[in-house]
Amino acid sequence: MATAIIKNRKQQIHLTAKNLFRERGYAATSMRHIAAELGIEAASLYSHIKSKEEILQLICFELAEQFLKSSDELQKKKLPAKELFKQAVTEHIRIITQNMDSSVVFLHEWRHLSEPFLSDFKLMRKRYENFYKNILKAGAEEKKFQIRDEKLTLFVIFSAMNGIYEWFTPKGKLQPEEIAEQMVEVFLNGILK
Amino acid sequence: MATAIIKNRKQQIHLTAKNLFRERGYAATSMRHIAAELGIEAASLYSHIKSKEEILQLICFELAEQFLKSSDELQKKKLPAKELFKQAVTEHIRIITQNMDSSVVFLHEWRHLSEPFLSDFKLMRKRYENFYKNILKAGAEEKKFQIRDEKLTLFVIFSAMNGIYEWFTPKGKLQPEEIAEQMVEVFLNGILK
DNA sequence: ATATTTGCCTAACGACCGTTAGTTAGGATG
DNA sequence: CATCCTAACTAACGGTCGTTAGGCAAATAT
Repeated sequence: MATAIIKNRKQQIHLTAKNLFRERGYAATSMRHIAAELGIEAASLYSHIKSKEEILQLICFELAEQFLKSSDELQKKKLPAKELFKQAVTEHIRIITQNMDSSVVFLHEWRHLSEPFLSDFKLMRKRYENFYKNILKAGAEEKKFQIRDEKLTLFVIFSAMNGIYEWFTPKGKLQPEEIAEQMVEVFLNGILK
Repeated sequence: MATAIIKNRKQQIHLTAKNLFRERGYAATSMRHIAAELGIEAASLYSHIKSKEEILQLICFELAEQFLKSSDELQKKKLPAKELFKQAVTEHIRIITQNMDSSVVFLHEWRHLSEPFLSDFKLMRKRYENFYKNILKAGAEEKKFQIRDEKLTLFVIFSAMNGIYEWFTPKGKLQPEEIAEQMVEVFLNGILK
């Protein structure tokens, strides 16, 4: 079937784009560059995709949906705050480490989205942040967490998790599950003996 | 004196560039855009600066030197690990919050530097990371810190500090000193009650 | 066997890129 | 007053950008 070939090529394009967008940034990556990586001409890309930005949109929203989906599923479990927190961090880190290229693009290149996609994206991110904010709130109400400034704490946690791409290598000795476990340990108990 | 006017204009250009590089990224910011912000033509910028990259170099290395200078001065103090750690975090956060635009460029746009500047920059960053790594090492030797994976811990701390630009506003209620204090508290003791 | 679809090609579009050359008005300096 | 210097200008350079149009050969469908 022909559709299979097309789909494959489309996937190849997205994969290559993800990789280049991550390495050089969206703005500094040209269609000719993506094409060259695949051994074809830039114009040929347009048999498979609509535009450069469409690729960016797909990357950003695909990942946003993964984050939101996993948070929705965790919500349903009705766990105590501490346990929910552990599982949320583990899930977030799983998604990031399983989608390294996409994650970097998701984190830093979303600003090149045009409207209305930009606004939609920001909204989804806000929703996801609120999921975490509510975990912190619940933990404080359960008298399990001690939080002086909610926003600060929230962003310490997000920044640490989202910064994983700076040092993680899939072939290193530290695997996602253990990263999650150790990060949770730092977040909950700190590094003091 | 004429030099004063030149210097001023040069500073204006750098200031505008910092701001635009932060907001749109280096690659997506054109010389014409910088010029327009100042009400002049793109070609006129070249009376004051050598090239677009020169601006980026100045931003990146200026900040790198600030970080290294502050770490050198802290080294000299011969403090116990925990106290050194506190002061290092406070200094880092002071520099970041005092140079918000530069910081974002420093953190994300350095990859557009050409050689040999790129290699120089990476070396300086490595030196600074080692300063922090040694604090963690010292703390572990003093049996004050409990660190399972040094690299993970290091990057949790760096990511949290460097992510401040995502939420900090100079006019907000949380000021640099207090951010530092609260972050140190999270790093050392975590959020568990 | 014929007709259609696919995946690529070449050529080109107008727009914008960083940068250089040469000029000019106006203020500072002698 | 004559000279120099500055900071801007206009014009233009070669190049690259994302994208479109139209064609062509091979694969697929009828």
